[in-house]
Amino acid sequence: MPKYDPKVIESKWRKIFGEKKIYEPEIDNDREKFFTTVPVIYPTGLLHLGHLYTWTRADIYARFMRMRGFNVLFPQGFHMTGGPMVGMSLRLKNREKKAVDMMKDQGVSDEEIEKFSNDPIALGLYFSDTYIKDFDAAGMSIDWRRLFILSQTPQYSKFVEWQFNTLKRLGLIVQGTHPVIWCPKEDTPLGDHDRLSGEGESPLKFSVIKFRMEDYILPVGTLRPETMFGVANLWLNSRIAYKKLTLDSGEEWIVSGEFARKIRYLLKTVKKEEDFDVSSVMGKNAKNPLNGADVPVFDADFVDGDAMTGVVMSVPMHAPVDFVYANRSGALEKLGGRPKKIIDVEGEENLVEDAIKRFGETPEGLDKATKYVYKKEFSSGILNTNCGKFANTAVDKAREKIKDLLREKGSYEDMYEPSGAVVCRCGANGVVKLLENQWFIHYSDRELKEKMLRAVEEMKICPEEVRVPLVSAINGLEDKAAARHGGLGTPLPWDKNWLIEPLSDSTIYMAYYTIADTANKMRPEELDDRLFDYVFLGKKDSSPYPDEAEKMRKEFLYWYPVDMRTTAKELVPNHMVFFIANHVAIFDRDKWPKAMSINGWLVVNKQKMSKSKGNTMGISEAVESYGTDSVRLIATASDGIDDAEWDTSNINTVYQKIETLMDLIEILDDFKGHKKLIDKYALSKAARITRDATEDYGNMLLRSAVQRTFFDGVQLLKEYLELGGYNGETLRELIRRIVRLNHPIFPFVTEELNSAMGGKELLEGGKSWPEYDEREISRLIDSEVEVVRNTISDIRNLTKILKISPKKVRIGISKPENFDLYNRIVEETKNTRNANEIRKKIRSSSKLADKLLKNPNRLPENGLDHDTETKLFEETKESISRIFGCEVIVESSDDDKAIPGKPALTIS
RNA sequence: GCAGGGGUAGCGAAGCGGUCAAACGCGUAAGGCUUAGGACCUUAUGGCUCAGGCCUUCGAGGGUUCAAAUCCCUCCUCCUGCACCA
Repeated sequence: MPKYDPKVIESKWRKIFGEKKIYEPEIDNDREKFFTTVPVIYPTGLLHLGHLYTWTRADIYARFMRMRGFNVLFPQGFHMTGGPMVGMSLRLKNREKKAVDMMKDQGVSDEEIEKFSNDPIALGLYFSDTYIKDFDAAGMSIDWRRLFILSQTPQYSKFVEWQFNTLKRLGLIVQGTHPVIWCPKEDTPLGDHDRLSGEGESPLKFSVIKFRMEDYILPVGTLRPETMFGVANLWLNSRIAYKKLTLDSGEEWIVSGEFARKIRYLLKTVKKEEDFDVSSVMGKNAKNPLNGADVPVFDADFVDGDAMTGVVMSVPMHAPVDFVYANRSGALEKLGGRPKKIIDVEGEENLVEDAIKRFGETPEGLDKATKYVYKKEFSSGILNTNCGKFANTAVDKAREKIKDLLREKGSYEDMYEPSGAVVCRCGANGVVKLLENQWFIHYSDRELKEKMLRAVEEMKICPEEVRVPLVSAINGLEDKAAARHGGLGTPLPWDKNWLIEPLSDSTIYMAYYTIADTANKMRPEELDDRLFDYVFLGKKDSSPYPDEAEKMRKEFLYWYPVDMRTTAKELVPNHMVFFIANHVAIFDRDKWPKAMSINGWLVVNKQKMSKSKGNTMGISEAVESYGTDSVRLIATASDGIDDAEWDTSNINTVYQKIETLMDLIEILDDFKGHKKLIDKYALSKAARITRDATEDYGNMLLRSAVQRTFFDGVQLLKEYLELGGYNGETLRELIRRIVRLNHPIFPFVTEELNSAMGGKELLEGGKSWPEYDEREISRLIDSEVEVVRNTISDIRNLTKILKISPKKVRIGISKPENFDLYNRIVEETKNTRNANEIRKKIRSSSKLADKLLKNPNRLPENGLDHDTETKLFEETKESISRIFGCEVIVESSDDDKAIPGKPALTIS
């Protein structure tokens, strides 16, 4: 019968915590508040351990702060905005086998599946119910009174309307066109989840430059407008079909058949389309719109009708493909030799030719060469004197200037194509469509970005390494389309045809938590902009407000801002950025978020835990097998944003150590020894653990924290006993520390241990975090105990080598004057580690000095003490004698082998 | 393409200028305990030694320093993110 039975202990304390309503905090002006959140979650399937990782981390922090006396608020809501639930529902409706199986695997009945296939909300509500149970089972200290569901709780929808009206008032809502990957067959945006292939591809902007020839236009597609001065000729491919398009501007464009199809999605109206035979233009001249030069059109089979417009300009001196093809096809001869170079790169005379030599003329080699040349020229190229007024302009600058000039002349347009092939689930090839009249949040606003950067600067970020990607995400932030037509969501208040999109309605909802308990009980129509303006911004006019207004205002002022937001790393470049942006846009500076904590994923055999991979474990299953406290160990699986391996093998160790603690607590009263040096050591170590662990918890370094508090902590107990510690008071203090320091991670069993030790107050009740006194920490005693440990290990080695079982061990402590010398040398290493310099300083030529100075790098940072060392060995000699089963004599020694910190050993 | 982060023992993972052959965990081996297995406890686990010692290592190659896994440069190599999608 095991001593430690998690089930019994956990249900006991769960009940007590619930009765005390510890997780349902109210305003308390005598206590400092701490408000922590984790993002809302989509209930489209059962929760698994992978999810729990983030929440447990947040919960541990919440409990840590509670123990330190803070009034902690930890709410949780759900998200039903957007496509995921509608998508799942649709897949069930279509009886997609994978979707149906997934539901059945999760214990959903046929009847319910039928219901879900017509009602996505029912699906969401079904799973969100299981989430609440699972979060509770996993010991989350969540205040469920404040629960709400994004885009479903009508009161919350009023809040989102207020958010958008406020953004609009602030000038942060703009309207414009926006490119998206589009399915031409289904006439809908083609999100990553809807793609058969081409996940991650996005619209790529390219330049169209109009070369004129007779009455029509040859629209060249290019990514490098800066090479316009070096155009030798144009390439068309007589093997593919071309069309002549008459646009509503009256222009006639010659483009590939493929592009003729795609251009219609790019806001171009095609009035007339006819076949066009490009052989009629081969050899004729077109006009370079930048410098008016005549450039001939040549035939080239490498031109791909599917890439850009199907009209390509040839820049042989700056594009490997052009160079090779111009040579092979004899185009160079027709042109009368090599064209001029127009971009210089320092130290590169023949960049293109060298690149071709280096990578070869195979298609793959040319591809590499092209990338190489583009990169070189873009990063360090400068336009030369062949470029008229653009001479001496760096390529990146010249590119924009040339675009502007061409645009002025009416010879330039931006166009888009997918950055790679995209295929829709329906089988159609994706194109880029420009959406008109789309509503954007104006995240690219300069002032807004500056405020965001300021907010991030002041923000505590755990781990600190996330700051760099966060700042770069902010710098690269563009306007974000904030509304869409499909899925679930709150209608845009001023244009009800659009629904507010998920990432946009989930940016400041944490403010709503502060008032949720009150607001959720009100009628939605009471929650108008005027009320919210008062509650959140303090803007008040003289007309009457609902009775709840004052209460809500107080709640918001007390709880806000968010003190800690915990989430997984994939949300950093999107949600976290928008979260910050909307806060700094809408709220006063003292309401900006204070800290964020980012973690990786929980992985199994290096694979992310996910339902589709089938490598998940359900919460109730895990809790059933291991107990809540042990399952919570997942939160300590990794520090930083690296992925964390779910490893159950140390759960056994945890059980074992907990039982050790239980055993010791039972017999605490039997320890009646005096306090000795080893007591001083144990307390020093415990103080150090307390100090370091407090810092670890504060920085969300939970792996390190559990290492110190639990594994090192229990190890310390064993060490204390092994080295002859026998004082009940010390032991009690050590256990008291260990129990408290571990409570955030193991809230139930530590509460049990605390009460077993006679603790009357709940650890969970607050102000239970252990203090420590810096003066308790003694480096000297730590070092001297290490000397004892090393000596024991040396004795062991020696007996092994000598192959004897010792009868007598003499431990010869070095003489006091040697300690003086030793300490002087150690002191000197603070200035230098140069052996000769130290020798000069200490002016000693003793053998000991020689030995120590042989490698000054190996000297420790702090000194030793003769009396302490002697006394410690005297005190521990009984323990040593017990280990080796022999007599142990501690004496002073003249032997050269006796060095401070390394006594001479004589074994017989 | 742009941006960011890595490469340390059989594995996971600390260390981020000096007490470092490298914490801790897993794995492996031996011993103890046990009717047996498991669990647990002890010890060992880079190489060579065997009176407490020596040598070699932290992706590769250079450099800075009295001192580098740690700082700088080059190269190789592996991840991750890039927007309307949560």
